[in-house]
Parts: sequence; structure tokens; C-alpha cells
Amino acid sequence: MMKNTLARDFFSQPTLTVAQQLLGKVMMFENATGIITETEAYIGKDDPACHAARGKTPRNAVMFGPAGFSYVYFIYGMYYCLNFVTEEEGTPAAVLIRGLMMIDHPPFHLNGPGKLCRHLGITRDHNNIDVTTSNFFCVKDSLFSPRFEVTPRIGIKRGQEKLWRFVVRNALASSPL
DNA sequence: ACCCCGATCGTA
DNA sequence: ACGATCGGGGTT
Repeated sequence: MMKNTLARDFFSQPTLTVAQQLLGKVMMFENATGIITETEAYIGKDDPACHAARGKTPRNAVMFGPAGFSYVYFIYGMYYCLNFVTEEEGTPAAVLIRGLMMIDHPPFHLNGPGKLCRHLGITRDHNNIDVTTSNFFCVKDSLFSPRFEVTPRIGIKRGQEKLWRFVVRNALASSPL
């Protein structure tokens, strides 16, 4: 199985494409490795659930930058959430990583963006990292395209009508290994 | 300076 | 169903 690090042109695609195509890809952060099983898209100023809906601020600034950078934010006073920036520079959009099948040691499923960051040790220190060039944080191709479900996004009040959440079907049995 | 509330999660 | 917990950002 080839595992080339995904380059900027992958992340620069339309956000819905990136969100769907990230499913099944292999994410490596420091010593941890997991297969992405759940994503959500947040797209620009017309998406009321997107942090960038009301313009650029210090927190969301990386969403306005080039694709392929991490966007990590602090939420509910105790959790971090991990995204990857998408689209062309100047178009604020990102994909939230909500689920990982961890494949080091005995495999187990990390479901939920807060739990995922807590387990991996991802914090505000890991905001704005170029995952196309970092040597400790990257996403690798897997030549594996799992079937997925499409649903509304979780935990938002506005923008619920958009079906921008993507979940690998039967994630526990879909391991490519 | 103040206040509201959130891309969550664990417990009840 | 609800509380913990706190920073961001809009409002005064």
C-alpha cells in the first residue's frame, strides 16, 4: 500500500471533496497513527456555522490562508478541535476531523473531535502547522476509498440543513489492513 | 468592561 | 437532560 503524504493541491480542492476524500486516509501525529473515519465541512462566509462567517479574526485567521494548514481551536472551556484548511488562499474553509481509527497497538476507535485531540495531545500549540511539509504531522494517501454516510453536522445551531458530515460506514470493520 | 455562548463530553 | 469550564468576539 503506497502512503504518500498528501500535498497542497489535495487540500486546495473544494471543501466537500476534501472532506469526503479524507475518509480512509492515514493521519500521523507525532507517534500516533489513525485512519480518518468522520469529517465535517465548514465553508466560507455563507455558512453560518463556519467560524469565518463573520469575517477574519485572530482565532480564525488560518482559515483564510493557504490550504494544507492545521486549524486548531479551543471550545467549551476544555476541548480542542482539529481541522485542515481547504480551498484557495483567501477563501476561509476547513474540514473538521471528528473520528479516527487508531492503528498503533490494539486498534480502537476515537470518536469525537474533543476526545481525539485530548488523546493525541493536540492543543493550541498545533494551530497553523503546514501538514504538507511537517515531519511530525501529516496525512498520507491510502489508496482506500471507504463507503460513507452523509448527515447534518453535529452540535451546531445554524446551518443544520446542510448535509456536510461524512461518516465511514461500519468504521469498526472497514480497516484496510 | 461586560456578557453570552459555543464545530463537546461524561454523567444522571 | 444537564453541568463543567473559559476564551472569543460582539456589544455597551
